[in-house]
Amino acid sequence: MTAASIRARVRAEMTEGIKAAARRQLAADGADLSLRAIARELGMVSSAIYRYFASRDELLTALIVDAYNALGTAAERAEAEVARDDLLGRWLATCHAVRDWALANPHEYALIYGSPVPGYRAPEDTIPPASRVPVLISGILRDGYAAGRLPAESGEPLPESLRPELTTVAEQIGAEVPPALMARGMTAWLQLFGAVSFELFGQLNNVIEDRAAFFAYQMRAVARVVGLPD
Amino acid sequence: MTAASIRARVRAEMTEGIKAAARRQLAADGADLSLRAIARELGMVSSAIYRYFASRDELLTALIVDAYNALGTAAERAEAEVARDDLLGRWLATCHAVRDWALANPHEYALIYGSPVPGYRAPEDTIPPASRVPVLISGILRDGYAAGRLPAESGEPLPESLRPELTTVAEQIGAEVPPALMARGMTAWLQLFGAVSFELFGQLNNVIEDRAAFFAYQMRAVARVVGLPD
DNA sequence: CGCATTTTGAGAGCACTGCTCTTGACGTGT
DNA sequence: ACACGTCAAGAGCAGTGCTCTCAAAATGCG
Repeated sequence: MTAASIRARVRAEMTEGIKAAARRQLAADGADLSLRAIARELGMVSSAIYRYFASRDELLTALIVDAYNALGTAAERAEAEVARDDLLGRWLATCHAVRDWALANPHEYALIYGSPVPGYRAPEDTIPPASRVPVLISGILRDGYAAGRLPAESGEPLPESLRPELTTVAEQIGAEVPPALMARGMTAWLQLFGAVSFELFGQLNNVIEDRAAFFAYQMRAVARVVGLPD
Repeated sequence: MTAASIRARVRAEMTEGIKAAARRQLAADGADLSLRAIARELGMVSSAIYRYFASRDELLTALIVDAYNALGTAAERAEAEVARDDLLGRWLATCHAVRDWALANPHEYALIYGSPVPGYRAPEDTIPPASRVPVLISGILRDGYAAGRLPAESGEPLPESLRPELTTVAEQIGAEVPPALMARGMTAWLQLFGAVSFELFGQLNNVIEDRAAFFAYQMRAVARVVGLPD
């Protein structure tokens, strides 16, 4: 019993050590992490890593899941600190938490929101961690709608063809949000990650210098589109 | 004279051939293009490529510039076909041209709007090609504002601190657009590329199936925020 | 305890990569 | 006719992901 659990614990620690080294190398050198370099840093031989991860892709998947979870945790923490009835505050807290985490961990952000790595295909188990931020946003919408402070329909009318689909999305995410409101929520979602990605991937270079102010403005603007009350 | 120009022409053709092979391989296999594979496809040896491109990065830069230009051309063509006073039509034509080009050339799109490649740093000469779509959007705003059909201020008020910066952006791009309108134009710009990137990078998998309808809705919605008249 | 089984790390090796350098051939200008 | 500049080829270096084999260590069981 103890013996088995000891071995299991050592194995878990080793796995975590490999991921930590990979993250370090990711933060330092950039995106294309090398198994051999990780092994070197850990003082072992490259083939030994294959005892813990079947392939480079599997390591990458583990890092991706971790990154989604780290981002999700950061966002949830920040959002939870705001008074429940301050809908705009909850949205802005989420936005800034996402941006702050992305700026602090640019390469991990690129891993999850950048272009997919060549041969790589995301497995199913990345879906729940990936949907933590969307779930958070949906929660704000749900609370606002339940309190009668967010209109179901507003702005651009949602085409009929999209209604069933967005109803399904709301159901999957477990939030009772009408489809047209859900669609505006996705507008906000796109705007949030579009803004962060553009800033991080250099598209704002030589264009906008005061990124923080620009980001805050954009997130307030989209909050207005969603209908979040001040 | 003729001799020199002949040699120059042959050289230009060879350069173009290498880029074409690189694009082919990019479209087929994915992002991490290999110089040796390109050379193999062209029936030459890898070292010969270095007569035309000093490094892999230089080839990459050439491909990036080409991609920006191809996207810019596609967008400009589509936008030019719409009547000048149909501002919404011009915006939507631009959006759909960008999306269509991205869907037809996903790997080239990833090259320019995805996460930047590890060691790579974009040189100055990518800036003009990269700003062709923004220039196009600004042109729509300029025409609308000049005709009195687009309000300078609308929606979320632009903070004073951002005004000088956005005035500079409008100046650089050579379009007489007031800063607050320019800021809304950037909202649209973010939304456009955010939507295309999310679709292409798989963030909409298992979420939205009717991507075309969703995209059209989002672009109409942001057009409303900008203030484009129907 | 002692033996069998499983787990682990090391090392060699394969096919591949970007890149450099040297060598030899070819076309051109004086 | 000779010299020069351009070009492609080949060998080679250091690096990569990954597979395989082998020995050592840790573990489970009678």
